[in-house]
Parts: sequence; C-alpha cells; structure tokens
Amino acid sequence: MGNITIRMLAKELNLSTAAISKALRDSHDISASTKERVLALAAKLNYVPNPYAGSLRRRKSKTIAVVIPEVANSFFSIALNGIEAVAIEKGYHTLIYLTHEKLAREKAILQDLQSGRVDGVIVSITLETTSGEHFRALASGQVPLVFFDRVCEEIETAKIITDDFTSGYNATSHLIECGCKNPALLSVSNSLSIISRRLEGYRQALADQGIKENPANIILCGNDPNENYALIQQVLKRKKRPDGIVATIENLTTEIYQVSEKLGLSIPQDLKVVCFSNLATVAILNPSLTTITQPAYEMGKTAATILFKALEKKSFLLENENIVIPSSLVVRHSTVREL
Amino acid sequence: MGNITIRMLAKELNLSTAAISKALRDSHDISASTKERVLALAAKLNYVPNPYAGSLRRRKSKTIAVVIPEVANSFFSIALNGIEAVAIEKGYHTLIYLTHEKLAREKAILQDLQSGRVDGVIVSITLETTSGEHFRALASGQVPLVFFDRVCEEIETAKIITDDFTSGYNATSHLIECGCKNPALLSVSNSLSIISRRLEGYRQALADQGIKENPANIILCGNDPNENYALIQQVLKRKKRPDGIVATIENLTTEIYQVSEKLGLSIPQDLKVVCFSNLATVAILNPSLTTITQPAYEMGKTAATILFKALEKKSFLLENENIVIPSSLVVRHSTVREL
DNA sequence: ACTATTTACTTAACCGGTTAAGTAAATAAA
DNA sequence: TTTATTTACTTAACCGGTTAAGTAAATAGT
Repeated sequence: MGNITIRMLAKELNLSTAAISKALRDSHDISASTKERVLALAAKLNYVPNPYAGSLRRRKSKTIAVVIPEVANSFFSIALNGIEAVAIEKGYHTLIYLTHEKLAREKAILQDLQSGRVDGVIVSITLETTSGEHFRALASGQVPLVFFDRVCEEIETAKIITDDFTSGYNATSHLIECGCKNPALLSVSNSLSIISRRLEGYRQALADQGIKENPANIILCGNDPNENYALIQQVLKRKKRPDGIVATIENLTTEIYQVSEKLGLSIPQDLKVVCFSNLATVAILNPSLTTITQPAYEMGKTAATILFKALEKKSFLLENENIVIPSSLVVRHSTVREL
Repeated sequence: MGNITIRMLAKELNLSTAAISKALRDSHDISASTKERVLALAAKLNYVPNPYAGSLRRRKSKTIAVVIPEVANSFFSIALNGIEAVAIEKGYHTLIYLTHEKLAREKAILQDLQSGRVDGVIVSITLETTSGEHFRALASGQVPLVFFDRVCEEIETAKIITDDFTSGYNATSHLIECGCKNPALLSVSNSLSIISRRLEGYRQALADQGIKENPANIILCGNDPNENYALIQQVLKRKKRPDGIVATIENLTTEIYQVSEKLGLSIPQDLKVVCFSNLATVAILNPSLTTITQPAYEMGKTAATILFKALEKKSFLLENENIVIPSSLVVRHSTVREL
C-alpha cells in the first residue's frame, strides 16, 4: 500500500498530523504560509492519502457499485459507460460486479455490499430474480439503490426504465403495417417486468390491428445460443410459421439470421425482424436490422445522476419513481425492402 | 455505512472484540463452543465486517483496478469479463476506470492508485500514451501491474499480448492469396506497439509476396467515426484505389462497409476486407466479415491470473515477460465469395 | 491596561477491525 | 506435588486519516 503518510509530512514539517490534514483540506484553521509548505512537500513527496483511513472515519467510501448481468453486451457496456462518466465527474470510484444472470451471485454481491464498501448501488437484475428480498436490507439501510432497465418493482426506490410497452407496441405495429399477419415474439423471461411490458405492447398491437393472439407465437428463449438456435429453427419450420419476429433481446439476432439462412427464408420477404438492440453494427447486417434502440448511455447516466443526488443529500431517501427514457424504432431493411 | 460492528457482537456475548475477530476468522485461539455462539449471533444479526477497517490494518484491500480505454467495445468488454471472473473466484473486488483514450485521464487514475486503494492493477493503455513515466511509481512500488493487449513496453512487468505480427502477416497474406494486388492497412496509432507489430506483419507479407509497399496505403485513422468515414472514402476514391483492406481495429468496420456501399464497391469482388474484431455479429454482416479474432476472454483471464500469482506471493515482483496468446484468422465472405 | 476575540495551531479520541503480547485457569509432565 | 505447557481468552497498540475540544500567542476592542 501507499507508503508515505500524513505522519511523515508532519514530522518533516514539525507540525501535528491534524495540521497537515487540515492544510490539505484547505481549512480556515491553517495559515496561508503553512498551507503552502504542506502542499509543496506533499507534491514533492507525491503524497496520496490512503482512501480507506478516510473512509473509515467519515463513513463514506466515495465508491459506488454497479451490479449487472453481463458486460459483454452492448446495452450494459454502454450503460456502464454512462454511469462511469458521472461517477468520475463526481469524484467517485466504480466497482463492477457481474451476476452472469445468476440469482445466487446477485444475492452474494448484495450481501457483501451491506458492509459499507460503497455509498450507493446501481442494479439491473438477473433473469432469475423474482423476489426482491435481497435488496431490502440495503434499501432500508443507508445505502441508496437505483435500478435501471431490469428493475425490481417491489422495492420502493428510483427506477430508470425505457418505454417498454410502447416499444413492444411500436415494434409489433410496424411488423403488421409491413404486412405481417402472424408475428411472433421471442421472450427470455416470464418474470422480468421489462419483458412483460414488451409482451403487453405486442398483445395490444395485435388487438388493435384485429389479429388474434396465438400463444404458440410467444416463445420463451433461454441463455444458451445453441438451444435458442434449435428453438427458433423449430418455430420457423412450423407449417404455419410466423412471418415476423419481435426479439426482445439483442443476443437473439445472430440465431434468427442464421436459422433464416439455413431454412432459406429471406429477410424481409419471408420473415420480417425487429430486435431490441444497441449494436453499432446493426446497420451493416445482411440485411440491415430494424431495431428498437434503447437509450443505454442516457439510462446509465440518469441512474448515476439520480443516485448522486441522493448521496449529496443528508437524507438518503430515494423517491419511489419510474423515470422513463423513451426508446426509438429505427426502421431498416429487415422489415422494409426499399427505404 | 454498515451499522452492526464487532463491538456490538462483543458486548452482546460478553467477549472482547479480539475474541470475536478471531472467532470469525476461525482462529485456534478460540474454543469451538465460543466460535459457534459468535457465528450464530453474526448470522442472526447479519453482520458483515467493514472492509475498510481490515484494509487499513492489513494494508491489503482485496481490490484490483482495471484501467482500459473504453468498455463499449467488444474486445475490452470481453476481456473485462475474463478479468472479473478470476477476481470473483479469488474473492477480490474490481474497480473499473475508463480513460476514453485520454492520456491525462490515465495519468490521473494511476496517480490515485498509488494511494493503496488497490492491491494490483491491470492496464491497457490509451492511443495517446507514448511514455510510461506515470506507470513507474506504481510498478516500482508495491503495487503489481500487468498490461494486456495495448502494453507499455518500457515498463518491466508482465504483458499479455496476442501475436500481432503474425496476425498482421496472416491477414495480409490472406488478402494477397485471395487476389489482392494493392492491399491497404488502416492504422490508428503510430506509437502503439500492437499496431506497429500488425503493420510490420503487413509489410513482411507484402515483401514475401513480392509486392512493393506503397506508403499511401498505410492510413492513419482516428477516433472520430465521421472523420474516419471521410478518410476511408477519400482512399477508396483514388484512381489506384486499394483492392483490399486490413483494418487494425474493430470500430472501422462500419465505416468501411458504409463507404463501400456508397461508392458502389462490392465486397469482396471489388474490395476484400479483414478486420481485427471480436464482434459476435461479424458472421451475419453483409457480407460476413473475415476477421482476426483476438482471444479477448483468455487475455483478460490470463492477465488477472498472472496478477493474482504476484499478489499471493510475499514478493510482488512480476517478471518482465510477454505472454502471447495467439489470435486466429477466421475466413468469411468479405474476402472469399464462395466458401 | 485589561479583557475579548481571533489565529494557528496541538492533543487525543475516533472510525472498525487485526494482532502482538499478556494472563489466568486448566491440563500435562516430571 | 511442583513446574511446564496448553487453552481460551483479554488488553492495548495499531492501520492512517479526521475532527471535536483545548490552548498559547497575537490582535482587537473598550
């Protein structure tokens, strides 16, 4: 650990450690000339205060934790980018924890975070998370908690989300307007609120356009690409196969394209596709992909901003509110042949 | 911060704090029955030790820092994934710092990390980094430092790299074998060692295949997508335009494809393209992209493993070594029409 | 000239654990 | 039975800052 301490500065300058500490924090208690001497020596010796000593005394760590399912995912990595930008600006440090969609990991991490390691936590929950019990201790304690995107509705705190119902509605309506009679929806969870809302939007769009819902067209995918490939293939081999797909998460894109290619279905003629995706490369896919693009960076940034607002107040109370940042439908060639 | 302390447990059980501390760490000093009582109460009260108190005393933080240019980038996000996996397994915490390719940020971060905040650091340097001075204090101190991918050669420590020369060589040779007479290389830095090596590989391949090097075919791109687009367009509008491109970084892919489309150049007939890329979607691009795929996860994992090897020893000396994990050329339709 | 206030510090407790050193009681060895 | 050792703790210093409370000297006020 860092070797040069406030005590050494004190000895060198014949001052008390208190004087050094105050000089470094620019206290009124210390004369200008002394401050100068202290700053000069600190700079010369390249003194960097031990953060944990201060954290212990002040009971503040100037650190936040970000708990997300994956980082090798464009949505989460962009959101993390937004969070980190705010944290750095505020002089905070960012601990990153990946749950890999495992509830057990999420619980273990949240348990650890009760230690005072961080001043605040930003979470996007796993696909397995159905109860919010493990968030309760944190939220009811003095550690403010903000959810983004995949939120835990039963916990009363700030939640940064996008307009999932509308997005699901728009994606589905768009497919129908493009001529789909039998659009399917690829889901990944029956519990995640964002997925439920996208599904509700899908249903409402069907209803509004007078298409009868077919339960077989709501397909629950999983985490394994191979299994998803097999599942999608099975769906697209049906006699009355879907002529459109709304994929509620990004990582289903590759499988949809690959199965279509394998089955000789051409997109968008035989199958129209809309994905929830933030990939930069969607525009150069074959064909380019119509997407619901989520405001990932903005969501991360907003989550962090709201969190710091709570941290800067003495009361750590975060209002139970949903902050909605809209997504946008970007139409490309996977739904429309000519643009 | 966490409210329940070792002192409260001590009072409750009529023991000293030392006894509690030892009981929790399963010391031989404490009787089995007492340990049981302590563990039971700790569990009941959901006691989580304050990490900073321990860090201060033991001069170990059980935390590492990862300093990378960007996280919204498939290579770095996958590498971070690998690092985090090892850290979690070892019971360590991971602080993430993004430099956004700014040397000033990198310096400020490295300065802070001398504080004892972390036990070790993993870095991939910025495009602006030419000198390693700001790494010296850390490396010469007691904080072990490991570089991965974008390494700082002048610092004597462990460096996890891929076979950049060979990759550049293979990418270029592949283009030539596919019929290119005039392959260009898109660079992003004149100082970064990995880019230099890729360039050397490119040159060697030209030499071996008897193609005279054309300096105008070595193109220095930057960080701004729009500028890169303009630059690539300018190159592909030349009378004697390149018939092949080796792109040394992933984020040039979109611009290459878009310029080609705009200029009516079809890939691979008019222009063959190989990119250094870890994007999952390369297989479904239009056309699918031939890549040099770096072992991003393995590199992150190895960097972390080497770091922890040093952390687990009493001596923090990291050998000055290059650990090379090979990349692979994956041939797809951007260089070969029929596979 | 004498008290009140301000200036510029110092002292010491504190944050919450860890650990070297000490100790009383129980057990083992001689 | 006496001494040596082990067991199961306690005491207190320590990590490196922060900060409430105290103090001596200088300055201001009357």
